[in-house]
Amino acid sequence: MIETLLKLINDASSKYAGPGVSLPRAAVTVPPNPAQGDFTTGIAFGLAPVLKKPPLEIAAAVAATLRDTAAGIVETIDVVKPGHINFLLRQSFWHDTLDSILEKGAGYGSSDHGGGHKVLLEYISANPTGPIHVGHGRGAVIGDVLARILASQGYEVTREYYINDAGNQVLSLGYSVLGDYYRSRHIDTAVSRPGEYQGAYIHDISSALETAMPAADINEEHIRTITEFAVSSILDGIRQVLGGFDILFDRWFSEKQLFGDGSIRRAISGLEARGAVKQEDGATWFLSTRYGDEKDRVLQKQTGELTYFASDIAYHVNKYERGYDLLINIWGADHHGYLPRVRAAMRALGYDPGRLAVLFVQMVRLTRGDKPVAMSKRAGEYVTLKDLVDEAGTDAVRFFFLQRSHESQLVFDIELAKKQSQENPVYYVQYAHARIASIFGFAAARGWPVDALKHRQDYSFSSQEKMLLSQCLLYPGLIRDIAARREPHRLTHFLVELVGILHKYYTDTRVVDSDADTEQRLLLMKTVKIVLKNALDLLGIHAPEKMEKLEENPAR
RNA sequence: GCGCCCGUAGCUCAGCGGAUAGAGCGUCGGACUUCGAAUCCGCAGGUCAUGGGUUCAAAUCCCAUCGGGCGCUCCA
Repeated sequence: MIETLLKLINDASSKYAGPGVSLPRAAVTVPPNPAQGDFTTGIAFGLAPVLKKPPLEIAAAVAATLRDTAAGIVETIDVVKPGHINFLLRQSFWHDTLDSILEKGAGYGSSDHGGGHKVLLEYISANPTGPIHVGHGRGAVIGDVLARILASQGYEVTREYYINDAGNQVLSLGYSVLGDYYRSRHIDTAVSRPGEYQGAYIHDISSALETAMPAADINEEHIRTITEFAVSSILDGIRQVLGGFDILFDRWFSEKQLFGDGSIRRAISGLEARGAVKQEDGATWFLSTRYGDEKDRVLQKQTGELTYFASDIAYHVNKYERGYDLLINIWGADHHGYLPRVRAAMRALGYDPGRLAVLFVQMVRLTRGDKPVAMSKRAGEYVTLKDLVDEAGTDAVRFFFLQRSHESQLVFDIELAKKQSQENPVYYVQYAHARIASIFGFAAARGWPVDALKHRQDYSFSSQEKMLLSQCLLYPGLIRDIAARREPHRLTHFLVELVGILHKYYTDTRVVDSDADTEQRLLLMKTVKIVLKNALDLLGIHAPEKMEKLEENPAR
């Protein structure tokens, strides 16, 4: 639909520019004031620097062509002030869009632009040393929604969680559990190293320890087994919380596997083969400065231990070798300094670093009212994702995280999230969906079943109705753009805008009335409902047929 | 000191070259005998951190400065 208009604009401008001139891509938007038209394009502004002519002159010429070529779609074309070209579209155009959306239904907004390209999306990957907290939750939601959006655009998406189950952190977890076990049973036995982790979850694991292994084996000699037990019970918890949050993975990739199958050794010798490795101070270094990093990095320590970096190189090699067209990592912003060395390693090994994209998700700061919430993982005093979801509900938490750009820090006031649960923007959007459902119920009782509505082409859409349709019309392009630019937060803003128009329309216009146009208004509601549902699905947020009171529906 | 991100309404944040800068929350005031008022309408609130520059056009791009967060481990 909109493509037709875009193509006409492109053709008209290339005709004006002449052959061989590279054109800016045409785009249309809704003008700020409905009186200015249904759509507007700024193509003349893009052409101006290329052709070295004033935008107004270009706009006039392009518009003149369009008045001819686009006559079938366009009612009037205006050229305004600095160089905007505004369109008022024919009623037939709006009827076509309505038909087209109704016909596509749940598929409206999907496309095959991804062309089946394989994308590996790795996100969260929180260390299995404790429950995941709200910061991970933010990355989880962004990753999940991006995965859904990419899949809707015809990409073949694999979702992956990388488990750091091999290093010192995890061993420290084991010691923490063992220490707690001794302490809670008043067993006075020295342990060679203190664990760093505290909190109720440590105690829960140590309590469960006896059911998992004989008491006689619970000692430092079996620290590996204890650690494995701790890791797997934490992972179970993480899986459960994420599952309840509707976040699922295709694969959980174990770091330990890379040690076991020799991948790390292979990665290091690969670097050696390219002369990118040196021995110094008893350690093995990757000469990453040669590949754009600011300093060289250790692969194997003096102690003989491999660094996390070494296994991460192997992990990324593994990803490349699995044949993905694009690797997307979602990392916490505190890891941004880490990217240059990973890129350097990939470059050194001959992999295209351009295929690796990293989204850095900025931090979430928690407050309760004005008071900041102290977050200390080691002390075990932090708000988990589970706590937050239990308090605010999955829909609200997802929506909240997706209202902000991933590269902006965000303050999450827990008090507010609880207190305003009724006014939370997510309910604003969901209410619109429920409201349309409710209208349908009412209409059906009056003899207008939604499935038997007949579209009448001579109906004349009002200005507000065209605004609803134009929002709906822009939806597929938006999704494609979000996929390309990886900005999932734009979808919530789109919904708020669409729903704002709808609510206003509802108060201004009686949908189910005695006049003959009731059926046409109901069809319009049906198309809006389709778009709402499709968008909410991509966000992983419920599209309710009926709003329920929060009190009756606690802890979703 | 170096690097990344951010500085927009009282608060939390969208907008990131183009038409009078927006939303939610918060203040205040209106609108339910009719499709759900979890809604709508109105008022108030801005030197878009500051100073330069590029451009026909800058909140948006470039440079500098100031302020905030996060990194700069043979930690993960």
